[in-house]
Amino acid sequence: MPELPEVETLVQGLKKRIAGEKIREVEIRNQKNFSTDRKIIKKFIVDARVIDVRRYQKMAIIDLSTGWSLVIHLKMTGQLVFHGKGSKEQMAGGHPEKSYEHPLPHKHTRVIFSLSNGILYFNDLRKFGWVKVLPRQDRQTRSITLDEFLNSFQYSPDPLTKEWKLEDFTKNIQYRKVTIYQSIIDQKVASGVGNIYANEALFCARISPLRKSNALSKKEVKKLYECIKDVLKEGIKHGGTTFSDYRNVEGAMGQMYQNLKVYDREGEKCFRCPGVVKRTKINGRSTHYCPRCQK
DNA sequence: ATTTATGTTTACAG
DNA sequence: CCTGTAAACATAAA
Repeated sequence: MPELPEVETLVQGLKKRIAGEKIREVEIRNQKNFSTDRKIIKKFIVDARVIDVRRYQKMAIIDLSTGWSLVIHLKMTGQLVFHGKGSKEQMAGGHPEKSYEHPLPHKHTRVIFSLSNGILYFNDLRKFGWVKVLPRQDRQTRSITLDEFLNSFQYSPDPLTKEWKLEDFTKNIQYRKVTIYQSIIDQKVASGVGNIYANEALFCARISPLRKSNALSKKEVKKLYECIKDVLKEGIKHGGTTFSDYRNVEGAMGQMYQNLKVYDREGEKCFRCPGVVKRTKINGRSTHYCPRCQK
């Protein structure tokens, strides 16, 4: 699923379109994806205005005028599609599942938000994704606050913020006995990084994903730290590896996919050396690297 | 405490 | 038919 850059791209596009707009209706088609009590939704979501759309790690947050927020995690196969009224303003982000080409709603549509200027569809083939509703301040409800919720995951700070420090990253890397690949896809180490950007960051740092985490030198850890930030920023710059905005099928893909250096390039020539990109499995997960220049 | 194996769920390719 | 695979994690058990 969408990793940090994909969610960031999605959030930027969505903000442009729905900031200031009002939510008129919420239709839940699958309880598993959105299990909040209807009373809460009616009280704090329906008729609320969108103040801001932002990202935290891989989560999208929609702040509302009621003081409550929607938090959305797309997990592996979630996607958000916005159709503006008159269908001239369309955008989508998340999993590049083919069915986005079909008319909406369709069988993978799990939640429908009707807004004053269009409709926002939450589609999710595998139903791993979720939508939550939380107050930004404690409003004497039994609910925990948004910040408490976000902190409850105990993930590392967002790698694109100042709070994500080299010192903490180094500590995390140097005591783990798993491979460096496993270390950096662990959300406690580098939140927002998933399989694609982990592969890309290791290529950038010229480190093999098979190396033991605790065997990296200080210098390598620093290089990797910088590379993680760089590949995430690069991903955002190119609009992610999935579609961001679209009007037709051709324009659907984000530009980052063509920009990937190792991910999904098994058997192809390395961009940096005469080597060939290899695919292997680490703990059941597909990992790509160049054995010649990643040591 | 970390690490591993498994579960969540659907669709597609071979 | 079956097997393997997929962009993410949570959780229980070791």
